[in-house]
Amino acid sequence: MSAKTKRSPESLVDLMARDIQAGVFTPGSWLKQIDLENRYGATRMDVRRALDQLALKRLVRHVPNRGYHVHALDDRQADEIRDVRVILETAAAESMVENVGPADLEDLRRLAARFDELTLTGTILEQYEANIAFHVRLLKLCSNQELVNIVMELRGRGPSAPATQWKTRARIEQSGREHLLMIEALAAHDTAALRRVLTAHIRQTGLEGVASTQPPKHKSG
Amino acid sequence: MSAKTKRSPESLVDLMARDIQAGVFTPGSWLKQIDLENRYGATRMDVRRALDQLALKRLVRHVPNRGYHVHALDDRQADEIRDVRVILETAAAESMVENVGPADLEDLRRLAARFDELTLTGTILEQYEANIAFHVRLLKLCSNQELVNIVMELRGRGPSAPATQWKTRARIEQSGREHLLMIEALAAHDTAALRRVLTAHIRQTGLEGVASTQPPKHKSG
DNA sequence: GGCAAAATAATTGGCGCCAAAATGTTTGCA
DNA sequence: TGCAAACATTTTGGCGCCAATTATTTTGCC
Repeated sequence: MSAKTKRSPESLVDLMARDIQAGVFTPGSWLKQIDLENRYGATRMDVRRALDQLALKRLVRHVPNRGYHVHALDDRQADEIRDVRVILETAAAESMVENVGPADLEDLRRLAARFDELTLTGTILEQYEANIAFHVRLLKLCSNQELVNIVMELRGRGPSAPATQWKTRARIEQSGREHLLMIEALAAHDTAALRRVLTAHIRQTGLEGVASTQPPKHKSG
Repeated sequence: MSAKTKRSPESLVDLMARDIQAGVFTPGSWLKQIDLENRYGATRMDVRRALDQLALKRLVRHVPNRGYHVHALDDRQADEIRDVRVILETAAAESMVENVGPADLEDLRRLAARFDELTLTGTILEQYEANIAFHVRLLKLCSNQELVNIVMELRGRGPSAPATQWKTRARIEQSGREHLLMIEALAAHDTAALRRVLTAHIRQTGLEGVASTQPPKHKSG
């Protein structure tokens, strides 16, 4: 591979996290340090550091004297993380509705339009990035910055890999429609509606049967 | 100091995190690697690893070529983290009430009693541990394990250092009473009451004026 | 005596090497 | 031919040294 891309070691974790998310490494596969060195043009020490940090983030798992392998979370964990996201993002909805302004709506409409555009013309990765951009902008409306950080982290940890997230074109288009519904709810300052859409969007279920005010139930017990 | 205490390098992060929480290192002070080596009887590499992980956890901050210093979070961040804890723990309340059984109540009563006992006879650190033990046991009632993990992590990051947490004996005794109120609410399967107590307990405000059902407001804007 | 600049000391941080452990392969034996 | 043991290869992981950078003290000059 290209010998030296000279990346800032700080962002190597993020880079690897993205690649794991993007499905470059299949879940369960072992991450050999040599390969990572070559792929990212990093030193062995940087790779080890990044691996450790990713293990702390639960994205990879460390087995002493065996190495690191990407952590494939089971259905239960995936459900649980989704539920936590629903809890946090619906809790943030109130703050979002309070803080939203015309400029925010403008931005969001632009980002939603871009996502829809890429539904037709873009690659899966571009769609993924556009979706992230929309949601980051949306989350920034929340005044609680720590909450935003935690949600972003969960988003990275959950089963939001593009490969598994949007299985069908219909699902992608549905996501696009839900983005618009969120903007509508924000514009109308309708917290309950926003919560409903967010819940459906995160759970990727239809909008029917989603209670608006009460916190989400936990499936697994 | 004692040359080799031979700790498992895995837990060094937790150990240091605890010490930071316990106020062994004053906020803002620089953590010299040599001192840490001696104090924990660890190798330089282990210290560096732990430092990096703590930086990722936002417990310490890294300044290149200057070192690491313990990160004193400002009031705003402290408030925000508290708010997130309120959101998550009140959301967990429903699941807790659903899952609680007689054996759980028994355990909780025992742990609460132990906390009260240490109010009189124990050191601050013992009180801290007993408190943690109670809350871990309480959280374990929640079926969502990921939620539990996140709350535990937040608990470690938030301003829950014993030094700042229980300023007065009156405050400690109040905490003990609140523990009992939680158990009562659990026994009565009263989700709303549990939420109320949890909110007051985390915020360390009185029980008056705490809404039971609606999510917490965010102070900082 | 006070300030600036140079020399010294202390600390961080990067890099590479080699031992320990595990995996895969070949060989030997029943 | 199937199984087991020994060998070879690969991979991880620990340790130490030294360069780069920063803090501190000393020295020299005005």
